[in-house]
Amino acid sequence: MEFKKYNHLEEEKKISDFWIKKGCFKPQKGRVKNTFSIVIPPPNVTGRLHMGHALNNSLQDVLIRFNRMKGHETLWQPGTDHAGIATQAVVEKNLQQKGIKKDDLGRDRFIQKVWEWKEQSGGIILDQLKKLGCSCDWSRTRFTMDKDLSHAVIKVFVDLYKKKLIYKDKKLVNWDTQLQTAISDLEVIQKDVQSQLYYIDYQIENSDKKITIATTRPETMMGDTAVAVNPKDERYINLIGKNLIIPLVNRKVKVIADYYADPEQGSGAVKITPAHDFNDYEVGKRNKLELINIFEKNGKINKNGIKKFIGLDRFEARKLLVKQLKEEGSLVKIETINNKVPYGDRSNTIIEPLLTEQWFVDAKKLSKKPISIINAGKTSFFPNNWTKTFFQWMKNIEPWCISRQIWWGHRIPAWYDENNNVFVAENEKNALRLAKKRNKNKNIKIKLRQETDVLDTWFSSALWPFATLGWPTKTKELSKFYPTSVLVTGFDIIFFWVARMLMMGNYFNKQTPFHKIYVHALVRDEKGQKMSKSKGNVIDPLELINEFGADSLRFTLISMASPGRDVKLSKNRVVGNRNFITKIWSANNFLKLNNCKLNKKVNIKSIKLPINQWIFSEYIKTQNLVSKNIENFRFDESAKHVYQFVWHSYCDWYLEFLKPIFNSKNKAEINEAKYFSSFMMANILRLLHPFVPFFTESVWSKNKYKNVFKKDLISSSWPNYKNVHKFNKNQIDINDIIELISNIRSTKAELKIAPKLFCDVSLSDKSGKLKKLLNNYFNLIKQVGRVENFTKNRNNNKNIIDILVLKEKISLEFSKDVDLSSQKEKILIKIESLKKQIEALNKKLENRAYVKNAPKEIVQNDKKLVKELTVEDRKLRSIVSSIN
RNA sequence: GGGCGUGUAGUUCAGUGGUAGAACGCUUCGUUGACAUCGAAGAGGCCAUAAGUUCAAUUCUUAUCACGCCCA
Repeated sequence: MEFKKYNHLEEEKKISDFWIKKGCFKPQKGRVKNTFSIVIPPPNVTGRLHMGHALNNSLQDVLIRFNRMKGHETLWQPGTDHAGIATQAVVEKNLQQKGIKKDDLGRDRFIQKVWEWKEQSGGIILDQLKKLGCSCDWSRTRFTMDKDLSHAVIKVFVDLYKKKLIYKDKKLVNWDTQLQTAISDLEVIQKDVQSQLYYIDYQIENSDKKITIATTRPETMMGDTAVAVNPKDERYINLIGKNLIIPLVNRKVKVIADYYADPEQGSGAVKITPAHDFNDYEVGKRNKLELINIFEKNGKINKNGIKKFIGLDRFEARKLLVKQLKEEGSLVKIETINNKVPYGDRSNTIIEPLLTEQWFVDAKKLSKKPISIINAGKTSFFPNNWTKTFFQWMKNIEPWCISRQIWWGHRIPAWYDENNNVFVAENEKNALRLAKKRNKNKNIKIKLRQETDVLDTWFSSALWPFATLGWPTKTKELSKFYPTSVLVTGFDIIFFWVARMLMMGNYFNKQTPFHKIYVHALVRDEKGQKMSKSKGNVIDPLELINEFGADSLRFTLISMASPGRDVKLSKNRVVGNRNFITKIWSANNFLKLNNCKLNKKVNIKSIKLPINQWIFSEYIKTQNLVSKNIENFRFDESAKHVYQFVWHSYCDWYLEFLKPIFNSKNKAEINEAKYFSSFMMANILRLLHPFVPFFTESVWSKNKYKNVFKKDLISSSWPNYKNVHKFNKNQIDINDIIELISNIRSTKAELKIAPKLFCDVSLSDKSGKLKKLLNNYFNLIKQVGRVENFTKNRNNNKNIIDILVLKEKISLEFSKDVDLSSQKEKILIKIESLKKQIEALNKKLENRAYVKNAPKEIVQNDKKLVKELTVEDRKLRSIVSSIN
């Protein structure tokens, strides 16, 4: 009989459609009272599925499917993020290819274009998640720019403004000269680079003396308003208060005393540019220095710079300035140093600290509640060590700059009158009302203009867990599914996203947004390198899905998700797990071939066949381990146990043991074997479903298990069988038989006897358990162990070898002579190692302190072991002496 | 500089205060009616180094070395 191969492409499509059409992903009143919910980390609407997503969402789906099967009312809330800067860039680029500039279109028409793009090609990633098998309630898909969510954003902004937790301020911010917007400090990456350190002489006024300062950014000299020295630095004490003349710029600046100047660094004197450096800004504040901004928003020198330099790009200006300093003789020397330079994570250009008016969130105040929540354990991290990282950041938090000078995003609900008075309100009407109130004149005509800035994308993401459930409306979803059960996310967005959700969630709701935070690591390539396009080591999950199936990829990622470790993925791993699925497929074909079917519910207690009792007991062990490990987020361990059971217990041994039964004439046994093997297959599918959903549902349907379990697999219950005590004895017997057969097989291999050759067995020890086993299970042992006869008396031929099995001596007799010399060698090695073991144990037992202090069981066990090893040793010696 | 983490089989990783495990890879043998995307058997480890605690340390503590990440 030829069987078809499992066609993952066809089946996965079919099953996916089936689930969605039937509404299997929607929350359904469960068998138990509890609810279980997860909000998806919303991928960028511009995003494409990468390995990180694949891991992140596979793990979430395991939790969701597991809990759904456990009978909880389960919601996995999906959606996408509008990703302000990234999306704007994509659409801008598309327009540019058609020769259209964003500014020609104007704000409204440009935003229109972004929406058009979003409708057409945004959110492709959601379809890719469906391919991965994610059982999100897709009918509830949300987008951060949706009406409802925008409403939530506005409400949050207005409320926080009223509470003075949002404010406008003129401050030094991280300015991206390419994107021409402010960005938050988290979006700045400090990169290690080689820089030139320029030593420049500043002339002291009315003196021929000079002070040398060092800088990596000489062009900022144009904005210097002081030179600082340490008040304790003897070299400079008498210069404090004197004027210096900035070379080329020819402006006078004072020498000031400030502890910021480090006498150990460079010359000990440091130029101060308060408008272009965060540290200098603080020095400036302390010393009431003037701020001179020398840059346009695009990073070119403005009219505050040296005349000749106006309009030059900052790096051009640097070059020219250095050249002229050299010519003038003010440049002392240039050193090459390693230092850190801030880059924008989106634009990858050097970030310029720039003095601008921006909107800020008072993060310090909002951080208080999350800190106490985590301290109280109402929300906890897994692995726990992330708590420390979280606190470290949270306790040193800076004001969060939330305004962005771009078009795509939530426009800040603030309006200005002609005098630049600001009014924050839900809409223009309310803003107008506020404006009139301020003027104490209801009839006055006021023209308002709305703030042009939009909000940082993370501002709306921070509301994701409750805004997607309908907040501020008190929906039944909100009361049912908030707080959510778990958040599954990568460590790289703990600050960006998790911390901010905790701030907003705890501020606007009485409860924390999630009870548990599961933090997974990065997916790297097989050598442990970060995947990146430039390195060319990116593995595309969609390619793997096409080639091996989503199930194989999922199983691989899940089984490699050890806490606190990066996933080092290679294609070979996926191949291995594809083989695992094929293995089950072929096992199922074996059942079909033997007409194994499940027609009605199984009364487990009535099961008589020892192998059935055995496999069932092994199954229960596995079921318990899998459940426990999923509950403890040990996905790797749960996958390992189920793999081990299916392949090695069910396929390698159980199915082999079935064969002699099918070949027998005992109709009752054959019948039980047929339906029970199929029953166990159904249970394997149940256990594997959270890991490999498509394949299991597909086989479930092909095998018509629904007829018995009354449910599709996805909606069926999670297995929760209890141990049947009367099975224990037979379970032990089967394990002993496995031991016996394994020993026979090894012996044959060592003697270079073909495995398929049969042998006879005889026993010298006629009272042990081997005798019982051979009598009771001879049919199994005969076929699986390839034993021809069980004879009473051992001959003394040259074709006989004695081995120890279960500490009993058993003789194997072959149809041809065997060479025992190699075997003798082997036993002698074994005897030697036994001797060492026994000696070590005896030494231990002679140690009084040990016998006194160690737990009784341990000592007892050692004593027992010595006895057993001694018997084994004696028997092996007798075997050796019988070999000439 | 501060913080966190990791060093266990060729590789990727589990694990444990009292005989060291898995997967993949490797070696040998093998197409017997589920499966060669397979089966059987096997080789392979001073558990990074050093000191300490303990009757006992791969496991706990400390230091060192190596590697990685985050923050400044």
